[in-house]
Amino acid sequence: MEDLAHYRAISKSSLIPMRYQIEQDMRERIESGIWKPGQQLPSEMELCALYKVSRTTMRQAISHLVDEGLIVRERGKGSFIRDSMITAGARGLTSFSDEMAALGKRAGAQVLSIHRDPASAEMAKRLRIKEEEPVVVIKRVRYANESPIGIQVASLPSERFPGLETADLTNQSLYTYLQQRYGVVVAEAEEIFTITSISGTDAQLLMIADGTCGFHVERLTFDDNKEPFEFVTSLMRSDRYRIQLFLRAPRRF
Amino acid sequence: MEDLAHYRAISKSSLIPMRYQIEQDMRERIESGIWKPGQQLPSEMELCALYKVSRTTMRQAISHLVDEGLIVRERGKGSFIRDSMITAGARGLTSFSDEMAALGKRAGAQVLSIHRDPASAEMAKRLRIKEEEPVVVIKRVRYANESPIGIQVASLPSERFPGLETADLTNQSLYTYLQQRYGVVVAEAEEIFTITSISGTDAQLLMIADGTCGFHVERLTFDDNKEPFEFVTSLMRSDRYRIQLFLRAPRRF
DNA sequence: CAGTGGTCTAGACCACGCT
DNA sequence: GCGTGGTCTAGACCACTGA
Repeated sequence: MEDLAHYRAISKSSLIPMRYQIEQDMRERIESGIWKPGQQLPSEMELCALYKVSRTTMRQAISHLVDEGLIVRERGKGSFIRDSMITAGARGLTSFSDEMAALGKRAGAQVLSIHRDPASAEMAKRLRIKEEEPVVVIKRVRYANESPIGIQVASLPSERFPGLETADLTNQSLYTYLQQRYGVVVAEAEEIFTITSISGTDAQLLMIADGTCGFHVERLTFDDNKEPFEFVTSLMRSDRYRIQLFLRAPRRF
Repeated sequence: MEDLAHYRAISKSSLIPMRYQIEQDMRERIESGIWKPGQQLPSEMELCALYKVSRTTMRQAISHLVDEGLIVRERGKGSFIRDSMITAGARGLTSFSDEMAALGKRAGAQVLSIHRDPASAEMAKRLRIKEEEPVVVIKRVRYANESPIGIQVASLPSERFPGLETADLTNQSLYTYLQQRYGVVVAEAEEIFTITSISGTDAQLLMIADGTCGFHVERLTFDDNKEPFEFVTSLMRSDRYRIQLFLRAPRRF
């Protein structure tokens, strides 16, 4: 009973839809350990009463958390917090900083260069701008717990982000910066992973032997208007970085 | 108007929920090209009328297709078929055969060996069986358009799949076989991708130079009862295989 | 302004797991 | 039989887009 009091006030009048407020509250309960792995959740009807919403709304919130892999539901039995922790990356699009935080590591960055360049034909096509239009190119070495894990080169249209080349991205996530200064909302991304041999300066920066293989990642990021605003190529150390996926089959009958 | 007649009969009495029937019908319309990339869909109200369901049900079906990346919705404007084709793998859990089919390639397999072995401690833990309990180990070379693309070693609990070691998997998907013979429904999988150097027999089988790097994949597959039934390790040629992801950010406010 | 999708309600009936 | 989640209905109000 006393537990009741701890349920976050879900305000109907808020601009944020109730299903998202509930979703966030439940996510926090799981991540903070109030609800433990394997534990059974209150039933839908109980949750409806606790959050004071209809069952449809409650189910929408839960469904989202199921999609994220945080909750498992079983008909006739109940809903449960997933036992095995699903790793970052599986949970959807996040920044490098968030990804590291989820793994319990400190994210760091060393900015190697940041300058404006005219866009190549290929880059222009990807970012949907004109050829030769300036792009801001940011080259960073990424660290996890103070050891180098990858090299990222991000290109963003300069016209859309005036003054970006003066940003200090050493201790700040690029996405957080873009959101605060330009109001960009990161919504979607397409990533392609291949394998490449890392040599020369790149190998030195990552402190690995010349010719070691690593992940080569190409990523195109879109805002909530479906406009591409960033193209990133990354080289990631394969001994410190891996890809984990959580796949769910489309339901068949 | 004539278009109306082509809408698949959605039977309310069917065992299959309407939202899945509708989902499948729409998927087929998109994949068969009846609905073309970029094209606007009928509005929700129109679709409700066409499929004769309530708006809630209709929206559930559409939401699923949005999650799969087939449809994009924009408030105040409408729903549209996604222009850029999202690649296989992004759409969720599929068999190797389906994945190849989606890429327009013929999938093939050469079975190198198939036999029963006692489970190692690690394998037993993964498959949730007792140590030394027999597992069926299937080693196959996978082909795309007749050229080798990877080596897969799958281990399945023998007790659950008696006689599996006699299966002919040259021209048949393992999952299809498991479904037909044992009634297994593939529901979820966890995959981990790392990089490894491929040498010796493996390199020969894949027809690549000794020491070439490739993807090393570990995959644990679950049925619809959340029971793990298969553990697979794969070595994939990095020149013929790549990973494509489509990520969507959790909505923020 | 009319039309679109986004959110939400308060019911209903069903299929499944357990006891 | 009872409680669980799964599906479905027929409404309602809102926010956004574009003419």
